[in-house]
Amino acid sequence: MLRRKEKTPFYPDATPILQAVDCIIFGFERDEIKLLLFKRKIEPFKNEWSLIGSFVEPDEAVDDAAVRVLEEHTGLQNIFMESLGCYGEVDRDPGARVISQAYFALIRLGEEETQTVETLQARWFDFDSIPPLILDHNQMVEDALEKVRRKARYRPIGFELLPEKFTIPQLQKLYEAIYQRELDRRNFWKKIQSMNVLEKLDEKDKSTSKKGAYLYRFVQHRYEEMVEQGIDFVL
Amino acid sequence: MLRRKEKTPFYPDATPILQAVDCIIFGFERDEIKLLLFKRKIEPFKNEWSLIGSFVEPDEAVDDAAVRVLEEHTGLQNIFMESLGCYGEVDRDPGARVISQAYFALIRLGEEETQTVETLQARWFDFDSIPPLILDHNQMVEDALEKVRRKARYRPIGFELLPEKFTIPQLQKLYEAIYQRELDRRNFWKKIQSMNVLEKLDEKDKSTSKKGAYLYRFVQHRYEEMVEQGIDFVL
DNA sequence: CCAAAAGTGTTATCGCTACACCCATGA
DNA sequence: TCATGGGTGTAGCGATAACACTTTTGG
Repeated sequence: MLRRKEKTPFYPDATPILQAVDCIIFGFERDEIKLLLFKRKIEPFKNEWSLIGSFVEPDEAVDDAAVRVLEEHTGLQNIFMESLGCYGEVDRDPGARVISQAYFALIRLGEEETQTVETLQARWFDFDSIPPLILDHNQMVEDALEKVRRKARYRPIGFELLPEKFTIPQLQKLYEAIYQRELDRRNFWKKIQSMNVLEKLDEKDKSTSKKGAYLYRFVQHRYEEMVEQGIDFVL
Repeated sequence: MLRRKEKTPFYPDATPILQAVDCIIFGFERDEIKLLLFKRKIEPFKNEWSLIGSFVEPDEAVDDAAVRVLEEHTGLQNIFMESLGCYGEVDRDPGARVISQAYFALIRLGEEETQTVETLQARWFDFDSIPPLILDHNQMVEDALEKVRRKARYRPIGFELLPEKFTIPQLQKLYEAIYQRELDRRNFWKKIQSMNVLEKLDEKDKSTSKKGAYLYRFVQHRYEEMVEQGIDFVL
């Protein structure tokens, strides 16, 4: 393992650069996709709105740094997270030359999470009221949202934003929020049923209608079987 | 501008890390997609097969480093290049802790390029004969190929691999190489014609048949008009 | 004149879209 | 009983896939 400031015989002419990770955190609540932002704790730009981030430690993989950052700031583990891309302009951070690797995470919002996370210096924002962020973080958010929109159509990442048990109308609301347009109830139903990736439960959710809607669960292995059969997931 | 080893008042506790870029270079020749590899010039692993790469300079954007690397090794400019992703495991390079940002590039292969590039320590490889590469470079190549395959279907990146003037059968051969399956001549024809992104020239290429095939040119602005009209590019 | 690749049209099928109707139930 | 959201079926249309025929020309 390499230690800080230890010299190695190789690459003597190369200059090390500060490496950061930043994490774009999406949630879904009351038919809206939300973004979790934090008040920055260090200078420069202390107390301004920002994504969460951290520098990559010398003995830590970049992916691991992203996971660590998310856990440190939200207490959440086993969250869906994926690389978004590298932000490497020379002057992007006036504090120093910093290269940032951006990640986006999708969080299931229950009542607890909403509370917990907002305890200190953090807040969920609707997309039409995102404040100016530090550095190139607004750009990162825009890029992340576009990536989620494109990806949700062909990969079952939407389920990461819903609680484990959800109703079909809830799922539809989510996709309507992602695509920013209304979908036809019946066609959506047929589509999702035809893929056979949901398990119907015996419970009903009566919070939004008198009749009540059946709860479902996403079944990962059914999705994998579907892919193996060469059937495409498209929603 | 920041200089090497210059101290800044911010982020005193963070440890800088070496940042590299590596470039996966694809070409297309005689109905095959090829990969350009180089003999590594520095230790460790000197003289083994490798992607081209370089460390990112402190006053250089990461994207710019990728462009520089490509030009330094091939002499080519204005090449299609896109970010692939970050490779950031701690022990990926035994020479030092190095984080690499991978890029893939698509090159038009004419006779000149084939010659020029092969002058020193470089060679085009078919995919069934790629040698073991240093570090995680085999993984990068695999990831890049998958990304190109997925992307080619919805974006007109295939044209980057063809000479400026090409025939429809040539284009089809390219897509067959990308997708690894045969396509129907007539359906391919209809599809590409219906999108109206090609300009038919008065010349014919007689190298592959007695009858000869008309040459075409990809017209960028027609593609953009198509996108504006909400029509999808799909091949 | 024939082999071999280029160029074009026609039909069947599948998936998506649009739309209409019944169900369950709390107020 | 009625208003509201849940659950299901069907007909039309457009895109794709499968497939057959004509054209050109060097040998």
